[in-house]
Amino acid sequence: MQKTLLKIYYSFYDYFGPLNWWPGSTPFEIMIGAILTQNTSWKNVEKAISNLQRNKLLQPLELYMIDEKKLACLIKPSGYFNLKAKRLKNFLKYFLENYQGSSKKMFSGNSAKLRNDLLMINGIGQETADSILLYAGNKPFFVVDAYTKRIFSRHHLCAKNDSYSQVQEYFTKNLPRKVELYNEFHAQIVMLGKNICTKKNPKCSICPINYLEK
DNA sequence: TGCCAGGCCGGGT
DNA sequence: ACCCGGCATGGC
Repeated sequence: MQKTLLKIYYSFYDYFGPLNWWPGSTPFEIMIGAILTQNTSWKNVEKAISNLQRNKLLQPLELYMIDEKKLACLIKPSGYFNLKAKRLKNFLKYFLENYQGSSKKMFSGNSAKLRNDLLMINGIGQETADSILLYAGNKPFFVVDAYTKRIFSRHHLCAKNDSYSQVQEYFTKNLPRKVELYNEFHAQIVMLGKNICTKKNPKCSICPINYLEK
């Protein structure tokens, strides 16, 4: 038996069970969350999102119209609040001007072009773009993050200094191109990275990968 | 207490 | 093409 990527996935899934990501209901909320969670724990993002929710601002136009300073204040718990207020505005402008704030419209066109467009927005990089595409749009783009690199480089399945595209390619070339799989696999990686293969636990001893036979 | 968290940008080499 | 400093709160 080989440690194929799919078997690694199953070992995570067996360990944690289904995670049903993204932790957010509407596509719009997911996209906002994807920006807010940049280098920030999800706990803090939840506070920011519930502030927006409470003020009935989880709608494109309403969120775009609010004063940037007030927005920064509302999202304060998620950290980098000045930066992220600006980034949210940048995205909302694009979203309103091109799709009238309709995620259905946004995801109905060519996904590769959409990814390029998203990357043109100041404040949206590869991980955020792929998170939006995968979790808000159900498009098959594998999300790579710090956890992914940490876990897989520890097992010598990628290198620490590999680029985003290199790691992403490793996954897409070794997995069936299925949205449900990409979705669940990344969620499993985050769960593992948060709770088991942490920075403080470099041995990663109970990582399920260790229990797969060579 | 200090370190870390589901990045990204801009400026410098 | 990399490399680095800056951005900032809350949890453990």
